[in-house]
Amino acid sequence: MAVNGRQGGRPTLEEVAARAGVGRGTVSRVINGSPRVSDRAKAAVSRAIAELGYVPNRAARALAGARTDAVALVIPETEARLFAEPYFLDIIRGVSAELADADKQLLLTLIRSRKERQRFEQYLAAQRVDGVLLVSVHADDPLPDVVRELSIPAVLNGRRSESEPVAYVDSDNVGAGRSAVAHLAERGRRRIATITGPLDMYVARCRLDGYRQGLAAAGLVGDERLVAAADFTEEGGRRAMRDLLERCPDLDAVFAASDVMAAGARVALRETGRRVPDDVALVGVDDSAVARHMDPPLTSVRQPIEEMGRVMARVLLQEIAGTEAEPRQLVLPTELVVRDSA
Amino acid sequence: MAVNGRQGGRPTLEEVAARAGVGRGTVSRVINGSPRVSDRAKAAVSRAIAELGYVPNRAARALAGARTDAVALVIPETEARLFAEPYFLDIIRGVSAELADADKQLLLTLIRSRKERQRFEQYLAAQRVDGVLLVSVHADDPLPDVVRELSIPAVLNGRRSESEPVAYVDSDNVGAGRSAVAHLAERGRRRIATITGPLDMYVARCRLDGYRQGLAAAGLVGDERLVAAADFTEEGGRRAMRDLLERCPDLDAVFAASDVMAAGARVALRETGRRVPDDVALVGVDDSAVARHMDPPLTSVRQPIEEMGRVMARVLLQEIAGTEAEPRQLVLPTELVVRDSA
DNA sequence: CTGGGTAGTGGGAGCGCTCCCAAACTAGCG
DNA sequence: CGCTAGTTTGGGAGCGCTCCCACTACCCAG
Repeated sequence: MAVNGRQGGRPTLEEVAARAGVGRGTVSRVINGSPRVSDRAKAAVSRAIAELGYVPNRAARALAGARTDAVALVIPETEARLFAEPYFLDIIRGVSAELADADKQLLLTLIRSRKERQRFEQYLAAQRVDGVLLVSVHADDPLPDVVRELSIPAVLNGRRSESEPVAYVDSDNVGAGRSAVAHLAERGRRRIATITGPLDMYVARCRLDGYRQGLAAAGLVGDERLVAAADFTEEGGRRAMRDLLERCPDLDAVFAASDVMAAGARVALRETGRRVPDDVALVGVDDSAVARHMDPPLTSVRQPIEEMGRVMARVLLQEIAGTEAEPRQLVLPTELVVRDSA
Repeated sequence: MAVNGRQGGRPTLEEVAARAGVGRGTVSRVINGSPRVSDRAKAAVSRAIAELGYVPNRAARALAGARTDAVALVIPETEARLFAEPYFLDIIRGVSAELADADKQLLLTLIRSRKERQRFEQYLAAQRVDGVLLVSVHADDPLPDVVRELSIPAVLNGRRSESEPVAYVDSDNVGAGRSAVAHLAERGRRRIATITGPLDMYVARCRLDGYRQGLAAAGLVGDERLVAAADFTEEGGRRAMRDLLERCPDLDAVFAASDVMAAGARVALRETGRRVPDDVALVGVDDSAVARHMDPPLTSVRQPIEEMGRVMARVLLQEIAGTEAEPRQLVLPTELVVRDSA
């Protein structure tokens, strides 16, 4: 038994028009919310639509109009393993919520190889999406430029440099470093080290800047030996922590630029018999599940990840619509979540 | 400067045909890999495609043919919070990899409200996807049946009951419980408790069954007081653990049906002064990040999550193609990962 | 040499929409 | 009461593809 309509075929716009006793154009206008329709016609069409259970065929729409009602969210897979993974899920959640409200499709694209990257670029060239959301782009990633050259609206999560030309939504990474250090200094820590992310990523450089600003604000002198670069992985955090302890056995606090690295640092601290927070205080970034489950639970700087997803989607939708009310480049605030590690 | 073609317009199949000196039909045949094309024509068309940088317009394809080359992955949002979240990311990863190989789109749909659910059903009715992947369906979820009624190919992750009619890919949850208990018994534990998931979920009942089978296999007598139901959340695990300790202070091991619940149990154990594993051994399920970061690191039963994603996608693609070589209902093995908690 | 294949091909007829132009109506004004 | 200006409407012309039918070559058996 077909749900409705004859022979299982979905009703078409033409059938709606026939039933409402109007022309195709009028039905189309009603569906697309054009103001140039009389109330009488609008009512008749609405009723016909309801009676027939009509749902517009998107393929036909995409072909006739020049839009697809779909947006791609692109995640370079190399990053996916590095970052705390729930990050992406939260971004997705935010994006999805916002797109659902606008009745747009979310197309998820993980790119993990040259081949897939190429395929995706082809895909873009084929005008298959109305816009693109790019997550965790490296400083040397050409993808945003490719997208721009095709003049497809795009919004980044994070930026590649201070003077990012493409629209982006970022969190206040400098502020994150600053507030972490401020907190540590407040608790009387004086020899505060940091474990950074890979310094070819702008986000990592920002957090390091914040760290330095925090030291300055607290009247502490910087010491380059207290800075160790890692790569956002747990193993990297562990190695960096070992190096730091070797170079500066007197350090009494560490600001790790991610929870995952903090977890690695925690291991190294335990291996060398340091207690947290008694001997060394520890602060991370992300406020992820890892932070809550560490022993002791990790003090961490929270980023509004889901919110970033929402905002990204909103900005993108505006770029697509051509109504750029909101600014195209946004930095969202972060917030220190104090637990037992510092 | 346009990338290629005149006036920035993407080249069409018609233009390819003109350039290759053949008809539209022939080009279409080449693109779709029909065998009924001479090598000469094939070569000419291939060259023309390369020269023009032609990429087929999917909307036109979808409209003309009756397929979309897109597959929806549906995640009911209520679950997203409960399950260890990286789970979904791993599923997505597997699905995405497999779909990319088949050059299909992945459409991600989070459903978090009645409204969104309804919208999605409409969407399905509009024949907007070739198939559907459903993750973490509750026993009473009607969605799989809706999909089947629309005769859209579908594959579930997990099943709703023993006699699931829809195609599914599941992991061996009974085996998971069994091997966890076997391990505990092997280490000399005698009073083994379990914290289950919500028993209206088949996965939870399976793990409980496995637990019972494990006890029997080890020659231990079951004791219903050693069974506490929870809901896959940390807080639930904690509460369940407290109840268990109150009822049976003499228990010496716990099998928690998820890592997250194990983490909750861990808290309750610490609160009551129990050491892990000395006083109480603990085993979880999922082998998630949480497990690795617990103190002590949690012994856990690993499910091949990404692999499940891959297999789901593969089965779905076969259902779509109509070539059902592989069985439609698969159960993948699990594996015990021994750490320090048991 | 003929008839009956069989590979290979071209192109008409749509798929269901949006765009847009011209027709049909309305109202307002001199 | 005719004329202009504005509003509302119908429907033709595509969008770029696939499907499929008809047609041409060519081959082989009779």
